[in-house]
Formats: sequence, structure tokens, C-alpha cells
Amino acid sequence: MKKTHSPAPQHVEVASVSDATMRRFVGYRMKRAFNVVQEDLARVLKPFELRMLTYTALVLIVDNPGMRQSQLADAMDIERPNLVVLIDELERRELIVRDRVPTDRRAYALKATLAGLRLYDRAVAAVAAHEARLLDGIDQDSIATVLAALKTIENARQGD
Amino acid sequence: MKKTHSPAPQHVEVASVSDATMRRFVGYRMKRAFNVVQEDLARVLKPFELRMLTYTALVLIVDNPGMRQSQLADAMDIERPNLVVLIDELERRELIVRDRVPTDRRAYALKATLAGLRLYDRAVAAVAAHEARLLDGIDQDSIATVLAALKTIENARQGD
DNA sequence: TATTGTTATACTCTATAACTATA
DNA sequence: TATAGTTATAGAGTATAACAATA
Repeated sequence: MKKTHSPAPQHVEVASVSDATMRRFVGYRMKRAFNVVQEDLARVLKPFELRMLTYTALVLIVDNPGMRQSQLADAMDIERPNLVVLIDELERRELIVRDRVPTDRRAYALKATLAGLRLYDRAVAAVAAHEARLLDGIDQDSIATVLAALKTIENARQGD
Repeated sequence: MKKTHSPAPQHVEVASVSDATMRRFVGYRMKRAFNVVQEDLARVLKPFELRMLTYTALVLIVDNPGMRQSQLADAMDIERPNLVVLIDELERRELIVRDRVPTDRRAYALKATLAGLRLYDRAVAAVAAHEARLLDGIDQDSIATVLAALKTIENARQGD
């Protein structure tokens, strides 16, 4: 069903493009929304010289001091090799440290430094403000519904 | 706040990781859910030798015969240069054609071939079934709420 | 001048295999 | 033998500048 009278689009979009099939294509809708979130988040994190991945790693380490890299990779849903460079970067900036685990000398216990904690405080506040702005038009019940649905989708992951 | 008694996690996860801060980090939750959707979609599209991007392009072209590449890039939320290789790929496989537009010889009118239409039919059906499976645990009202919320987020895009 | 499609290029994120040092 | 972290590498996806042809 094509829109013949485009009802004042919020942002520039191809008014004549039919999305009859796409409208219910959840992957497509999620991607478009996630693009906006990601793009906007990148802008918010830029002053802190953080990207979504480094921010996520920092937050998880601050909230879970002593966690291992493999646990962090799992929590971030990325492969271990890809985590290494992220941790390298955070360590080089002296935001976190890799402490040896005495009981298992293969592993590292990740901990935030004081500088890491300070950056965490500022960045978390900025991101919270950013997301509040992004979700401005959506009521709390709907947000709860969305988060629950996202969690359900996560758990619906097929055979790993 | 750390969970001391992990409540039977559906899939393998680091039980001891606190997500107090992350739980309300919408970008993170969206990313994890989108990862699952994307990963699962890739598996569904593989038999058709399509990826999410080529599938999306094909669907939009079938639904909007004659559309221009710049319109398609806009609809897909990607840059024009990145669309070129996707169109090349679909054209090489003879699923679509680039027709010259007589009134504007700079532009191409994109159209699906018969083979493209046939692949479209099969792929759309497979994706619909796939998404139905993925959204199985979520009621229709919630799905509508989620789609509306995703649309709101899309439109909340900051200064382009 | 501006726009359509294009080329070239670089950067980020992701995925896999294979290595090392420990367990 | 298995696991934690690492290296190397290749593949996607994305973003920007600059160009030719056309408007």
C-alpha cells in the first residue's frame, strides 16, 4: 500500500518507496533503529574517545571487577580474539589493568583504574542522558515491553 | 547488584556478570538481540545465496519497480557507493536489471527479472517463517509496540 | 552548479585457525 | 587433553573524497 499523501515526514525519506513487505520485516526495522542508536551513541562517546565496544567493555569491567577476558567476551557477544585489541586499547590508555590471577596463571583479572572509574562515571551519565533523549517519545510501559521482547529474541537464538 | 543465585539461564551466559548498568543500556540490548536476528537470518538466507543486504535490496526493488539507486540507498540507510557492489552482484546473478531512464540519462531504473521475482517469492516466505519462529514467545500487542518504538527511535535521529 | 552513479580507499567489526603457556 | 589469551588474517559492512556523465 503506497502512501499517496506523505504526512510530513520527520526526516528525509523516499516518500514513494513502498514498505508493504518491509513493514513487518523485523530484522530490517531493527537494523534501521539500531543504526540510529549506534550513530548517535558514537557521537555521544566521541568526546570521551570511546566507541560502543570500548564503552561496553569499560562498563562491564567496572561493574564486575576481576572478571576474565573470556567472561567479558561472552558478555559482549564477541569472539575472544576480537576482545584482545579492545583490552589493549583500554590498558594503553590506563583505564584498566590486566592483573594476573594467582590461582590460574593463564587468566587475567580485569580491573578499572581510578582514571577508568572517573571516565566511567562521566560516560555513563552522558549515555543515560542520550538514551533518555532517544526514548523521549516512548512511555515507560512500552520501553519495558521492548526490553522484554529484545531479551526474548536474544534467548531465541538457534543452535549455537 | 550481583545475582547470587543464577535463575536457570536459557542459554549459556556468564552467570556472575552483573548487568545492573547494562540492563537499561538500550543500545547494548538492541545490539545483542539484533546479533541474534542477523545471525539467524543469515542462516535462513544462505540457501538462496542472499545476505541481509542483498535480500533487502531485492525486496525493495521487487516492491518498487523502477526505483533509482539513490532512492534504494536511502531506503536501505546505506551510502550510495556501498550500494553499487550490491546491485552489481544482483545484476550479475540476473535477478535484477539496470534500465536506463530516458528522461534522466544519469539514472538507472532498477527492476527485478523473472528469476528475481521467483527468488523473492521463496526468500520472503522463508524469512516470514523465520521471523514468526523468532517472535514466537511474544504476543501480537507487544510486537506492535516494539515496531512502533523502533519507528520512533528511527525518527529521533539527530542532526543528519 | 548540482546530482547520479562510480572508483578508490580506509576504518571498524567480525570470524576462524593456529599458536603459547598454563591447567 | 583442554582452556585462557594471543597472533595473524580474511571477510563483511560502512564512510568519505573525488571523478565522469548528465541535468
